[in-house]
Amino acid sequence: MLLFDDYKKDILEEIKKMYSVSENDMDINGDYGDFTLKIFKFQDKKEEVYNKIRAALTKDYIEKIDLQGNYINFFIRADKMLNAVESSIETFGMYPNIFQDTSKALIEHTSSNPTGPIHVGRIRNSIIGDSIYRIINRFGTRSCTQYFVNDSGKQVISLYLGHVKYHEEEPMTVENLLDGYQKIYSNMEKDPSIKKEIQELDERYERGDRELISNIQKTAAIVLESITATLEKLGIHISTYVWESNFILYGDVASLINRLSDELKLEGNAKYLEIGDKKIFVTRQDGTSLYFARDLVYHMFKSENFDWIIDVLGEDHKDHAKNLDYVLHNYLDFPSRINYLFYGFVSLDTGKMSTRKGNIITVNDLYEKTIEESEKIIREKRPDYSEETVGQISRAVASSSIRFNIVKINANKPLTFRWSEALNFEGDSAPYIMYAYARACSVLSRARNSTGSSKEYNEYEKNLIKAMYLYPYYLQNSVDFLRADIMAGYMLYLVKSFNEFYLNCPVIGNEEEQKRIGILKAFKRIMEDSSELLGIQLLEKI
RNA sequence: GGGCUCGUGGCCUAGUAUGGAUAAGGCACCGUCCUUCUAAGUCGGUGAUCGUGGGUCCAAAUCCCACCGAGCCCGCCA
Repeated sequence: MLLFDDYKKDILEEIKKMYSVSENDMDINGDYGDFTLKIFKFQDKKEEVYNKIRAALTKDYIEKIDLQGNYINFFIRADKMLNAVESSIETFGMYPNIFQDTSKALIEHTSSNPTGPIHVGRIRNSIIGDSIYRIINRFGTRSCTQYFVNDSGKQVISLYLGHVKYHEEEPMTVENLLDGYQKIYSNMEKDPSIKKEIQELDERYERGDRELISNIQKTAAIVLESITATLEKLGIHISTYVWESNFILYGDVASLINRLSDELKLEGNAKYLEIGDKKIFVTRQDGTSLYFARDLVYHMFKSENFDWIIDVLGEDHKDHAKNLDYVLHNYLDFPSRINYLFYGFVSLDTGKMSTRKGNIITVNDLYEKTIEESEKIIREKRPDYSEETVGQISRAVASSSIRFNIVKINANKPLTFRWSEALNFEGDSAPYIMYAYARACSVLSRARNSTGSSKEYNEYEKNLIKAMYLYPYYLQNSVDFLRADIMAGYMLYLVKSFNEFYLNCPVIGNEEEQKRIGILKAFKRIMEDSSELLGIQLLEKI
């Protein structure tokens, strides 16, 4: 829960004593006032409403109240807003402060099959998941992230078999494994024996063949390690990993299927649940379990330790999640709150991506190319920077840019990856944000000990103060709707306010220096706070 | 065929949950501003029948219906 001087709520409380209003009747981002109340639906005449409200609201933080058409605009004193921000930062080290929630949240994200390098489609999952994790943590709900490692089923078996068949004498590198995996799928049509081999291995696997399981785990682990290394480049660290095979090995899948036995129907020997008019199979004819069953087990496992479960899933999982949710709540007394966060697919302007077909842009490639582009620009713009500084900035720019370009788009929109946009460091981009921070730091580093404490704020100062003050409202919205893109939009708004301030309000040597230094200090802190939520790495020099 | 999602200037996006003030940003293009703190910036300009057609309403990008277009799902794959 966020703690701050919530003027909006305070004003609404006063109005509620006279009229029936809800949160939604008041906006925070109107062009006409700081807070805007819509009075279309009010019974009384608008002049009467206006007079009544104006008479009742004697708050010291209100500068003025205007009636314009069917809106009442509230103007808040800049010094009060700045003070709300500054005093919170001074006392608690942050604005807004938080009340730590007792419940715990678990965000499952990525969970890519470890059958190849992570590409620009899959990374949308990781970036959204990691940002939501950071946002929820900042909100005051202790949370961690988890990767469900698919080390059972036909895909990883194919990965293993690909190595045995095509690269047995060679070392188990990611490249060899991926090549073998792709060969399995391309040769399968010509050679039906491959399918049979996979099925035999699957049966051995499900019977608990320890050696086979261990070999497949080793194979998956190599690919998983490379995925993890890629994620770390983007500042994405996953707290825990859960291996799917363990649920089979230790009998959890079997006991869950047993628990569901009253609901299960048979088609031959295959078991299924009937949901609506659909059959959801949990075991195959040969008795081996299916992903749906293992995912049920996994969710029950998650609920043992967490009160709030969030799954970040591709939109192709919508039906799966719907069915899963149904079974969890109707047959298994699922105890936790659960949210499914879906995201649309990422395509290339040349078409769809497929790991099996090999037409992907890997995140490693994207990262390297973004670093190169960034280095080129820095050498051009800042010829005096050392190679070490250039490298350091470029890594921060690459990681931040990749994240920001993906997180700023609403998750349920489809996304087309374009190099021209990925490598553009102007406009709505991470460098735009990083640059503003560096400018603020540069001014602050030149600050002298100055005096004078004006309480008058011009429009640029006030706009920046207001943008900072409003941070908790955007943070709250991000949490309520589990939307990291709201935070991205907020940062662009905050930075735009700063740039206008910077251009129009000289600081060093100005008679307003002390006051403006105060504004900049608060800005610096809010920037650090909000950037952290999206994994944007701020640097004092860029 | 059935279900879900998306459709906003040449291109990308915000606004849709909760209908309400001139539809807000960015890219590209044209022009402005560095002897004040980082021009990866600022300001101004060109450019939108908000997919199409109906409906509800004092009021529709937003709600309802139909249609068109794109994506995803409709496995004893995950």
